Amino acid sequence: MKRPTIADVARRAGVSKGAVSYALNGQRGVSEATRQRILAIAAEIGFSPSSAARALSGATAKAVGLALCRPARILGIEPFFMELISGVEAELSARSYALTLQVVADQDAEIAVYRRWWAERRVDGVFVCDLRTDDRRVPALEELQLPAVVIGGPGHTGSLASVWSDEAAALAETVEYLVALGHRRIARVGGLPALLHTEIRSDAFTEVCGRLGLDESVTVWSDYTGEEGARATRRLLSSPNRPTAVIYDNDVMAIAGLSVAQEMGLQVPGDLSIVAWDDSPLCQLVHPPLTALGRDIPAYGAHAARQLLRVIAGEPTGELQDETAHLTPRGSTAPPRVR
Amino acid sequence: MKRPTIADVARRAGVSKGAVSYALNGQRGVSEATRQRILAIAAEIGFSPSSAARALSGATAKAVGLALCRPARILGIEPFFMELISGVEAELSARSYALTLQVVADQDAEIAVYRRWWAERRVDGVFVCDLRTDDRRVPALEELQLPAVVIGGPGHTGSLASVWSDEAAALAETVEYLVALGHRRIARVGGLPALLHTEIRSDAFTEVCGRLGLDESVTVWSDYTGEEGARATRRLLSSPNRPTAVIYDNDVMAIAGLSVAQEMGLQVPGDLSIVAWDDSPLCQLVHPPLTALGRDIPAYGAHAARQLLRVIAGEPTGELQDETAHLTPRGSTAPPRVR
DNA sequence: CTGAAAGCGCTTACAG
DNA sequence: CTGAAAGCGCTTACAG
Repeated sequence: MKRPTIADVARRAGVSKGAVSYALNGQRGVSEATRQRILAIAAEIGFSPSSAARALSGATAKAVGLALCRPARILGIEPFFMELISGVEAELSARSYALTLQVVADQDAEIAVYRRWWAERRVDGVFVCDLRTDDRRVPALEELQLPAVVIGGPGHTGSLASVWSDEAAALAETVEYLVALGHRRIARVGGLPALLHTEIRSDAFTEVCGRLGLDESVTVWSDYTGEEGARATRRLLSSPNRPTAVIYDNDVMAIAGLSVAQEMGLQVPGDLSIVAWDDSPLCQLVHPPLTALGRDIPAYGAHAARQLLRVIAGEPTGELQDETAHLTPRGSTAPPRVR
Repeated sequence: MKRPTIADVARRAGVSKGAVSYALNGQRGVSEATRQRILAIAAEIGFSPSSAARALSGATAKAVGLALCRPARILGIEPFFMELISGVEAELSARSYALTLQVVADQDAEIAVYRRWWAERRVDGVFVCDLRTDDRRVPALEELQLPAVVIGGPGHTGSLASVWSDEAAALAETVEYLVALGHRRIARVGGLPALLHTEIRSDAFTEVCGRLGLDESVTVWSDYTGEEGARATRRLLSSPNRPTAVIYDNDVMAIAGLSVAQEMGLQVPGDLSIVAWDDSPLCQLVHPPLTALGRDIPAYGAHAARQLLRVIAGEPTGELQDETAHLTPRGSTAPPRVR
């Protein structure tokens, strides 16, 4: 099957190729009647302009890129990324933008991918995930002047646009809720410490525990996997003064923690309350269902996409604050049983 | 920052643009010494050929497409797709191919995306997931002559290449294992019945149950979500002659089923044995850990990618059989307790 | 409102 | 082995 070109449409419509181009791109230069006739013919013969030709003649590539820097086993198990991607995608495809995905091994590889995408003119802009406190990707993108939106923050984004959510506030709300239930010994199983949002949560945890006088609070580090979450939980629950409540930095670790508690003969929530950070459907699959901090991740992705298209269009942008995660109490939290 | 072009490299190297092109593409027409010099200069000034210009001059787009037709909540919760994508991606990026992702609402939208990608010359080929028994995408792709690899089968793939795994054999192995443990009343919670692989599993289940004389076996349908898996489980466990073992078509439903059993006061595996089809890390997070049917999904994706690149290169291909899922017994299966 | 033409940055026969 | 040139299919000033 031969692909139709703009010349085919022009011939059928009895106009020049330029006129077809104007009609398709909504530019002035053709009468409304002609425009409608051209659009009808294009639809009829199944014409879409070659993305290559369009990109080459100075227009945009109509594609944006997302590089993911996590190993397969973690990417797969966390619903976060797939939900984010589906939100990003919904917004992009509504504007006829394609999403190019690449999995990378580390920050250097990711920067190399950005350079290549830029040199190849393959994408008009990129999303940056998993922001670190001292992130080399930010200056690299600034240097390339490749439009970008950082998914994360606040701060540490240089001159790049960003979308972020107030994790410090969400964490404080959670701790205050647990304290209101009567908990005093609260532990937190944190994610990868090199990530900015982990640091933000840690600082907030320290701050709120200090403010409320919870001097037995403790944070242990993990890597978001179930195995590490289970190990961290075993360590916490084996200590002489074990916590009565644990906050986990993702849902997978929380589920692993629940399992460990049950295996050690502890009642949840009687002996131990559990809060999961990401509220995915997984949290409602287990028994008891997990109290969780959640927000609309597909919407977050859609907002990031809208922000990126704005940057690409040269419109003024900045840091966009998204909704703060809210706590949904379920069966895994209760007042601590007196011992 | 100005993007370097092939002319910049040619000028620096003191050769023609043609020579640079030959050198970069590994074609004959330049001496080895010149080729090395050209490659060094290209690397030095950060030159990568414009993907648009390359695609326009008849070469390939160096991109392939994957359209996903599942709602966000299901995409997110199933590790399968993200693992598949990461395997696909690993193979593609090793050959400098980009992956274009699009989420679509239904089969018609998916076919429209294929037509557009084809007309735009945006991709050199596509992956087809979630094959149906009477799939309209197959004839549509044949008509477009767009290179494609179906991830699924066997059969129903028309003239398209495919990769598949023997699900019937895996199911039979599972049922035989449960029977060997002493189970006679075995139920199955199936996925969406419109999908070919669900039908293959169902036919195999009927066949093996007939062969082994399990006349109380039953299949109920679900949609892969935890809620539906839980509902199906409640129905099964409330029946007078409840099954002593249940096979779930995915891990999420199996976990939901485990939770329902526990909530109904049944011991797993004493009162009920549970087998999950996809063996993701989730299966090991719960208590007891789930006996599961698993295989290497990233490798499956990598094989599909290799197959697609082969089709694009015009090499002979066909149906490629991948490894059969194998059963990993864990704590959720045991001989049925005598009642 | 329309047509003719240059140009985007490559690839690839073609002639030397 | 190398150079000059056509051509891929668009977009966009420019002249009418």
